[in-house]
Amino acid sequence: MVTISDIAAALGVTPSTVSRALSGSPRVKEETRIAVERMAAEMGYERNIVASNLRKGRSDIVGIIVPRIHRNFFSNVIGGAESILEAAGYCVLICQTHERFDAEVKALRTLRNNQVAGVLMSHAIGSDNGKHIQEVLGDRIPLVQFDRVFSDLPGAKVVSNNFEGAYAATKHLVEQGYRRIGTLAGYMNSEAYAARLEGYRQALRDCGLPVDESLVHYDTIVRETGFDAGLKAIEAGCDALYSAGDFSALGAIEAARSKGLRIPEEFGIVGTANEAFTSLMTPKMSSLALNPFEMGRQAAQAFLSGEEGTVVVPMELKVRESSSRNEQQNLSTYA
Amino acid sequence: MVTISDIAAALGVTPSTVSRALSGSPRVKEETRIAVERMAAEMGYERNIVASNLRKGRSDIVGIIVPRIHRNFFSNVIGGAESILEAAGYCVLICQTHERFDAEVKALRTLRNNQVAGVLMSHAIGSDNGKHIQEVLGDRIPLVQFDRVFSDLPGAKVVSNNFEGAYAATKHLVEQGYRRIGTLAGYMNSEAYAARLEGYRQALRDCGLPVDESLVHYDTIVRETGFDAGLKAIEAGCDALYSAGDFSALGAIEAARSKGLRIPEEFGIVGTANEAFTSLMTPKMSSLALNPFEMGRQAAQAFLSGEEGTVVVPMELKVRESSSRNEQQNLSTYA
DNA sequence: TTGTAAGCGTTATCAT
DNA sequence: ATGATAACGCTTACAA
Repeated sequence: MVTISDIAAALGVTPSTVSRALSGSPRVKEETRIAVERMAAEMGYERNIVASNLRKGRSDIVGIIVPRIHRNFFSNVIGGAESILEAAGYCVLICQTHERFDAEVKALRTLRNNQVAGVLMSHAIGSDNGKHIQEVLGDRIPLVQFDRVFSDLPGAKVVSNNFEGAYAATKHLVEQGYRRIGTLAGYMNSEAYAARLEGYRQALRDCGLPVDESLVHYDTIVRETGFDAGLKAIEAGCDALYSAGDFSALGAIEAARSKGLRIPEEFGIVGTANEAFTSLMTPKMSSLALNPFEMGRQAAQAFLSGEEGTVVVPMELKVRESSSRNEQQNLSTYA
Repeated sequence: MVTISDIAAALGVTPSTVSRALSGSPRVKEETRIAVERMAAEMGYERNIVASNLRKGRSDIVGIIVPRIHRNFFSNVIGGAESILEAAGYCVLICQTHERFDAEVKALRTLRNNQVAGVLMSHAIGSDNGKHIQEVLGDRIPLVQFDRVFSDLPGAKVVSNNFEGAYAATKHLVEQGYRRIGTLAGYMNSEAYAARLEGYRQALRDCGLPVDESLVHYDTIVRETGFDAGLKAIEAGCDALYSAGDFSALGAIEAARSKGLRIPEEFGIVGTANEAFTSLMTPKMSSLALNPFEMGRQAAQAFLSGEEGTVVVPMELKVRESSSRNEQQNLSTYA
């Protein structure tokens, strides 16, 4: 492996000069810089990042921690963040927590011990406050939270307008004529889900419908639990559900089918996240779309700029067949 | 930040002893080890991995390079590899190439410059030989290729039995009574696709059907191009397609629909990869499933063991509605 | 069993 | 504009 000392020796200068030339310091003669660069290329030099990091006390790695990379939402956030960070000369270390608290702590330690320049993260469902995050990261490593955030932690945050989104989704169901609307609310230790639940409630109130707490189903974020909650909702007389997740909404659709209910005529559903399958299944599922790529971009930008505010990225309701009793709205094929 | 020297000072020993104690060397008295460990915990010591890596000339990071993390296949490979590597004390650095050659080279350099302990990768469609891989990695960094492999590169490989899988898929179409079967073959610079094409051809031959090269559509791996190729296939009189990818198969289904063909009665389709949407859409799409989690495990294990052979992970044909003219086979709901 | 000392490759602080 | 020197925190011969 060729080092700056090798280049220095070959050129009859010192390592310091080579280092300066290579890192674009202004304190080096133009002609020396050119000579160094040529020699470096010729000898096939590549900077030893590990050594550089040790000396500088930080690396060019930005860590991203997500519950699961295969979720459309998270892989798109990563894509958005990558697009910004790569252009800024960083590389990205991705960790999955699989929604487990211990895996999250381990990921944080790994990143910290690798001296990452910063951490972008969306916490696991299993963790209900951010103490461990602050403890591991300290105040040397900048943190940007996205989607699932602990608002009492310092640092930048990127969130969706969950309240408004869920409000719009619920109101849409009311406008389609559904009258007993339940919700698959998700985990209340995540502020995103709590905000969606509030949006759901407020929409019902504003539409003059009663808010029946027995129609709120917590912890129903995956397909299987969505199925069970769907059954219960149907027994309780629901004619529609707003689900804070798409997979749980899918489960609920399967529950409605198993009870012989026609969708959307007898049972309406709106999910959340706009997973790819929602527009491919039959009936096409309505979903409250997040804007993950943009959230990733914003998170990366917040890291780069060091600004600590909260960025709100708007959601968009995709109305499809599962909630459209109204003929006209069934026409779009791809939406 | 507390270092081994701080611990050493606090205990009245030297840094070497602390280092040895902490890294589990046998050359240290049991009682010293205990004292060191207690003091380390008390002072909140965490090993500086960067310094350790510099000294040792390698890191505990294993790089994984994939075309796109959001593809079900790749995210599951990553999951499988992670499950093994994490248990062995490694952490995982994930890079996406977005199928671009230049991004692949950049990812390789990034990993090499970060002194990763090894690289697991599936090359981008855009690269048609492995020269750049070998050039960047040299022979110091072990390479394990999976799924898309260059067989002339040294190192371990993990592949599917693509020939046999495509053979089974094609034969299945013949058995369902389809007689003019085309294929969306994919990119021939990937050996995986080339093997699938051969399996398709051999199945036709073995079934006594002609192999018509005009029914082979290359470079048709995404939804849009699958749609176009589907149209062409239909015009050429095809009554079925074996597609080397699921997204292109989806496009072909949309093409058949746009021509008013009923599926599977008038047009049959089998895709490849068993993406999540295949079992959620209508009609449910038959697909030749890969076994990505197992491939990831095998790739990680190959890295750990250092064995350089080729591991073959079997594929499994999931017969669903899109290729079942046969009533009985339509019954399964989830499969 | 422990201490000594050198060095991994880079960069920052001096001085020249 | 360049050189000398030290240091980042850790590991590992070698010596004791």
